[in-house]
Amino acid sequence: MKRRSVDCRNPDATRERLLQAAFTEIYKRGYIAASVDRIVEESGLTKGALYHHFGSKKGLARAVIDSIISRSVVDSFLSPLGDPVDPIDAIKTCITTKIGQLTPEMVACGCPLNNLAQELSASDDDFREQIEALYERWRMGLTDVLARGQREGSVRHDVDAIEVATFIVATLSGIAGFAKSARSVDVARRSTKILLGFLDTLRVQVA
Amino acid sequence: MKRRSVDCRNPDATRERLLQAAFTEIYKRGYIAASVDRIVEESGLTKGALYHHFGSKKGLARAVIDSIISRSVVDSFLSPLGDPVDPIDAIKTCITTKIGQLTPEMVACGCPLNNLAQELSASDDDFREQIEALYERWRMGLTDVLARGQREGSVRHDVDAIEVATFIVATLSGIAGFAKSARSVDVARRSTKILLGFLDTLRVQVA
Amino acid sequence: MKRRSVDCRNPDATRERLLQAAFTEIYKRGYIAASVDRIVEESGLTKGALYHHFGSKKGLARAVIDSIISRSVVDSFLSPLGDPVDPIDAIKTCITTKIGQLTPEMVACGCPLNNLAQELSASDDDFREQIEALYERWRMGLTDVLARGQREGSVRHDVDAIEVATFIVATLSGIAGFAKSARSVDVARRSTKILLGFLDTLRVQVA
Amino acid sequence: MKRRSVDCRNPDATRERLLQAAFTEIYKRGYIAASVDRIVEESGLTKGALYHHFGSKKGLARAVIDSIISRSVVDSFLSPLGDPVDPIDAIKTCITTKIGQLTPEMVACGCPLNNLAQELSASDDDFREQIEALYERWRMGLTDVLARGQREGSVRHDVDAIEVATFIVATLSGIAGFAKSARSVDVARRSTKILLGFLDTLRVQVA
DNA sequence: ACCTCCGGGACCGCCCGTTTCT
DNA sequence: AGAAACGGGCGGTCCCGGAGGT
Repeated sequence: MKRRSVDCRNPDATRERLLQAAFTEIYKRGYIAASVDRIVEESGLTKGALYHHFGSKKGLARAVIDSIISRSVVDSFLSPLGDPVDPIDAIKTCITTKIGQLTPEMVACGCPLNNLAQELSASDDDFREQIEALYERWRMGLTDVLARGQREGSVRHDVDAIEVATFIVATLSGIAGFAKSARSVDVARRSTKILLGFLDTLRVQVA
Repeated sequence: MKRRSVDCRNPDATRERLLQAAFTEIYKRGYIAASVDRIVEESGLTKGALYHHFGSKKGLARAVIDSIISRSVVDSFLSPLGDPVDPIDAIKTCITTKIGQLTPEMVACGCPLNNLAQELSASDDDFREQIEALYERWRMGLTDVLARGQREGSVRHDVDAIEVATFIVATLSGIAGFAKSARSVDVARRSTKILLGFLDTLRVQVA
Repeated sequence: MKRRSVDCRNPDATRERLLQAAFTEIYKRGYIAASVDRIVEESGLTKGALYHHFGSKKGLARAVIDSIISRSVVDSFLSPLGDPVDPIDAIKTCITTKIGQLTPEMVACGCPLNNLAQELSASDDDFREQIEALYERWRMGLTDVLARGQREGSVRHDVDAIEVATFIVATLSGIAGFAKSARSVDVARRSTKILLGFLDTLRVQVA
Repeated sequence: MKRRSVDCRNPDATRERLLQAAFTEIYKRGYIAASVDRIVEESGLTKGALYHHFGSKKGLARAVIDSIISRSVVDSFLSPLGDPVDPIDAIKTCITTKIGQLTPEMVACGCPLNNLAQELSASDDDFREQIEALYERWRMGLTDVLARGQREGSVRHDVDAIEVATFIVATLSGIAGFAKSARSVDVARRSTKILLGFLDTLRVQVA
């Protein structure tokens, strides 16, 4: 009969195509406004396949968070922190790298994780806990590297690493959201500059 | 025949009740998930009244932003800045006052303005411009008071007032959003503490 | 625009048309297999009207039971019992009248009340209680008339009126169901003959 | 790879497990509401197995009737009639035995055969004929034993054995259905008592 | 013999907005 | 100004069956 998949009988590829189409649709329209009909159409598959792999729209979205979005957070903000460079520099590099990659389209769509967090945290506890867990990983990554800086003597000891890590994540999310409303890359860059300046105040002052 | 309003033929009261019901519904569920049927039910009125006054769901939501949400921003973050006290202190007072009033329920629901901004900015330009205009007023209020501080000599001249104002608004929004995901008043308070500390670094150092 | 109803803006007629179309569809296919799409199509109306008047498929079906089916039970088996004739004769007349009206189509479709009772009683308590209440009215009607016969001396005192009434209703339902399976009017008539004979054994023997 | 059956490659056991799971699901929900997905899940097997053995949902249900339900009718109502005791007593014993075994759960779910008969007879001729054939066996079993009673002189000759047999089956089905709606074992017992009394009137009166 | 994967369709719910009428 | 009836349509869920593979 009809075979719409490139090569049928390839569950992993099917899953991945659904995930990608779902990510795009959800990113563009938000979770609630996203349509599974559009997702399956975009993916070139059918509702049967979607239901088989993910069980529901919610299951699909959760899988998107767990795979695509999670991976993006790790790649951009956690993996780079492993390098044995100066902690403050490492954090600043993560941020400037990300800011440097911003396109107007990306700014207009905002941060995928923050979008879902704001849309769903208040009304769905399953989503909230999943998102919170991802934020927690991010926060802990920053906390660890700041604590390392304190042990190594490059970061002031009178700051609470956890509080600062939380502040960084919150501020980055806020900047992403604010720049989305303003539809302005420039706003993002200039706000980030302030954040980077703040990060420098965390360093131990060398006489 | 039936009269469901306490006092019929009172356009202003009708408008107000619809606005309040709409604000609550939208605050709880977000704009897209909000149902006009539930709004009219909650308000005790009917769709006829709603569409007579606001024309559409979108018109209703825009009126909510223009009246209820706008008023709340002005009352909490703009009016207090008019007092002729030290600018940094004035800003800090706004923030600590707001933080002090936070209940767990409010934290769990987030900032109404930020919620709508994140949900709608990417997909609807009318909403985005309206929300951006409100953010702009907020930002300008902060910019003005910071500039006054610079003229009066209490705020450092090597900072860009607009950039800092933007940063403050973005960070406050980010903290509200992050605390919502974490469902934690404590997270909000501790992140805010960092922000307040940052504000102190803007002061001109005396001796 | 389009006006599909004969005369629009007539809520009672709209309700009635939906009820009739729903009764027919449910009678032919059963509740679960009945399609609301077919019902609205058959009625010439739309889902909006259906949802407005009945709220759900279940609400529609319950309204069908409460109005159409209930009325049919009352008209065929309760109202005639009010006549001040001999109770046993009255009951027998009800039954023979109904049997006489049977067409092959009616036999093939069964008793609307019994159909719903068998399909839904086990899985939905709301339906079950509603159906049971209707059966109870029927049963009580028979019980009352038998008790009157006992007071008047035409019915034996050594029978329990309630038990016999229950037996009659159960047997009539059973005959309707069995004739439906057999698709045979003759089976219905011959089984009914036995029931009528049984009813005669309830009379007080006149020397 | 995965083998979900305890012992794979055992066609008969596979068949039997599917039949049992299907019987349970259909008994609980009715044929149309029964889900083949749930059946395969309950059975611990997969759709591949189901469609291999039965070809379709309908084929599965027909197999359920032919094996499980059919067996239950034969065991409860036909086999016991073979004993060379008094025919009326034999029939009464069948009935009282069955009634004695009734649990509230069984009453609430009704008679499996009657359930399917009422649900499907009107809309599917294949099912109807299959069910009718089973009823016919039951009816013939009763007819035969009544006729034997007439030959042996214990049953009155002025009754039509077939008509009475039909009446008995119809009444038993009706009682089962009625008790299901009423969710009452007591209703079943008391109605049955009337039926048993009626059976006694079929005996030849001994001076 | 059995299983995963997937197709395509139909289901009911509910949506927002308009029309008609009081 | 407001109340109620109603129009179309799209939403996600879930269904049964079959094709390809082990």
